[in-house]
Amino acid sequence: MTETHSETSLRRPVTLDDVARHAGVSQPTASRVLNGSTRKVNDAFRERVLAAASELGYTANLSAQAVARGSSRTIALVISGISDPYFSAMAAAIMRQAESVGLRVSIAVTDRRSDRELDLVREIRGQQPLAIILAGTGFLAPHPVDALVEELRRYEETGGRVVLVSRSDLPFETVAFDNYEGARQLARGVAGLGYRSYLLLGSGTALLGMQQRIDGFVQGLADEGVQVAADRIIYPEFSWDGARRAIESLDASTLRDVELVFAITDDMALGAIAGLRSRGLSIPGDIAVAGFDDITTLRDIVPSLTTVHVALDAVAEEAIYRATTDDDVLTRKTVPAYPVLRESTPGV
Amino acid sequence: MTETHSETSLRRPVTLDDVARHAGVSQPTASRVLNGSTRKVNDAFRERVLAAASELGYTANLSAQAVARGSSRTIALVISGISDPYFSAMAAAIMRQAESVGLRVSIAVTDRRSDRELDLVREIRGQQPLAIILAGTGFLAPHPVDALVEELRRYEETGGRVVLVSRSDLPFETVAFDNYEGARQLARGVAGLGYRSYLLLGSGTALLGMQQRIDGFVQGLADEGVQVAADRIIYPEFSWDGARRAIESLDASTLRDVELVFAITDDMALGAIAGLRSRGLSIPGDIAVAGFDDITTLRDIVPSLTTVHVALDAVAEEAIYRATTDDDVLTRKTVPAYPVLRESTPGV
DNA sequence: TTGTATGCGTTATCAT
DNA sequence: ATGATAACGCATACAA
Repeated sequence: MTETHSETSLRRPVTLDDVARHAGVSQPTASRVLNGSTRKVNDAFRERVLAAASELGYTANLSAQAVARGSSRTIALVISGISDPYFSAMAAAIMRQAESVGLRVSIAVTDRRSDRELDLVREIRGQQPLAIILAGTGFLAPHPVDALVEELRRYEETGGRVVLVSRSDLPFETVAFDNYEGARQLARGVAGLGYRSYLLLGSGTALLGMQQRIDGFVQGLADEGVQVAADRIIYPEFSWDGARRAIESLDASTLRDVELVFAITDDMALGAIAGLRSRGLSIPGDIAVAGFDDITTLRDIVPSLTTVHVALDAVAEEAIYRATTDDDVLTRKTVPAYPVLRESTPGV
Repeated sequence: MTETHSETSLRRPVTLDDVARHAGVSQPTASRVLNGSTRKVNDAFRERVLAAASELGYTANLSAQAVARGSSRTIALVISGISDPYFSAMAAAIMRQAESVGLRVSIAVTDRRSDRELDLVREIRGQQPLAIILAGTGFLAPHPVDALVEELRRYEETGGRVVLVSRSDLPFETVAFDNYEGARQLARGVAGLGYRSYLLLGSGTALLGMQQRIDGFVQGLADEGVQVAADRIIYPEFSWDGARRAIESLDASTLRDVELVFAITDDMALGAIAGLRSRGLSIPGDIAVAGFDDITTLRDIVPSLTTVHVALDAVAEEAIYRATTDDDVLTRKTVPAYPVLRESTPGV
């Protein structure tokens, strides 16, 4: 009674053997009713096993199952971070989708360090998941991918599937947003509001998807007969702070005739807004701003941000589909993205 | 050459046996050099094993290790969601801390449904983690905890540890923020700015920690000689939208003489701001607002929000410590929280 | 120090 | 339909 809690009867977990013995059946029989798929067990036995399991509080040892089966109903998600609202939304969508098809998901965070990503993939391989999903991440420095690719190839050779989401720096299946078309339509939309003079913020780190957003935006403007000079496309560090600093270090004359700033992500758009405000400019009074991603946690931003909405659920669904099907779908699937015009671009 | 990729030589994963054979040693020897703890292997053998492992691309099967060892270096984190910025920050902190002590962490999301929480805990028990951390979650309805408690007790009986973070609705170790003192100091701070007339937004769902924030705030005001009438403390639904609706349905006379609205979370504070703005009030011109949590992703909110900062890293550290130590630390540890005064409460 | 034998909890293959 | 028995990949007690 006076003994501390954790010292009370440290018994080992209840096993299938315990349940079988308690129910007076063989262990394989217990296995069949509790975890087996094809049901072919006498009802009388079945009930006794279930009763015993419930009474003893049995829970299947997932590790043992994985060893015996040679596979686990788990997919591994590798993501750059989970406190970032964009990636956490992506992770949430993938987890939701995975759960709906009865899959567990383990999350690993790279913190945007490529060496860490390699270590993680190596360790994940030891978990023997059904699939590894590498979700969009921009590394701060160009990274050597050879070792990573080799590791992933080895994983594939043993029956695992590798799916890339919103990134395409590796030679594996990718499901991505239609960055080009989304940005193009956005450009058309804002051009239709009368904006003629633009400043574009790309990514200092070379990232294919991000460049597509720039290219698409430029094309969209061209569609509407608007040209954007090369020096009006700048490539700051790929972050909120990078965008802010880029704006702050712009010379006044350049900024003066800019009507709208387009940043390749909402995050950078917000950094740009911070920079513009620190220079005494008001949004959207003095200058309009648009981003890309449509991060939901930005609903409280004033003015509400014009951006491109990406269908995270659709991407997640596609990713899980590819992670679980054996078909070879080598086509690079893109998921639609469409512009959402809000208060930050009221029109001229 | 024309065969599709996944069909090429679907060989099984490389096992310890393969490595041993390839290195010309016994399997236990390979085990000792690759995964064993106490090193007592001949250098010549050691190198051959390492070379073989590297050449074959060996990765330890974590499930098999878990089965053989009877435990895994994994902790399970149960959290209500990961797209919510508050919880994702909490999850990130816990993962970071866990990683720093060489622990894997598996995340399970409850979506604020208590039945799901029970299912998750049951399944997690099958993963045989070192500890289960249930991180702060407010359920939308009072939930029956008996089954959950029993499940967790069973888990403890087999040597597992249960740690609650920022919640205290279950009879287990809790590490929480000092909600009371944090709110109290915040109240003193804003009272010192001259505010005298308050509206407090609590939680419609009974949550101990949230009520402590109300109580602490009231006490802090009392410390400064400010009384708050009972009808100026309302308990809307515990969400952004709940706060917004509560503000919008307030009668104008009540709202007229309110100088500052305090909400028990930043999330609700933002909902309150949305509600106030929809009524044509400006923040902080017409009315000041303060929250609690200091969510980092709110840096782009204008005006910046006065709130109470909680030391997530300290909480995470404490939680991991409790998850990994065998001591019985039954005291309910609280981690400091301190007010941060910003633009949303400039003073009267 | 190294290898042999055994065990971990489960599933799968066989007889029965 | 059910129950022995052999895997699964790894760790460890024990023997050499």
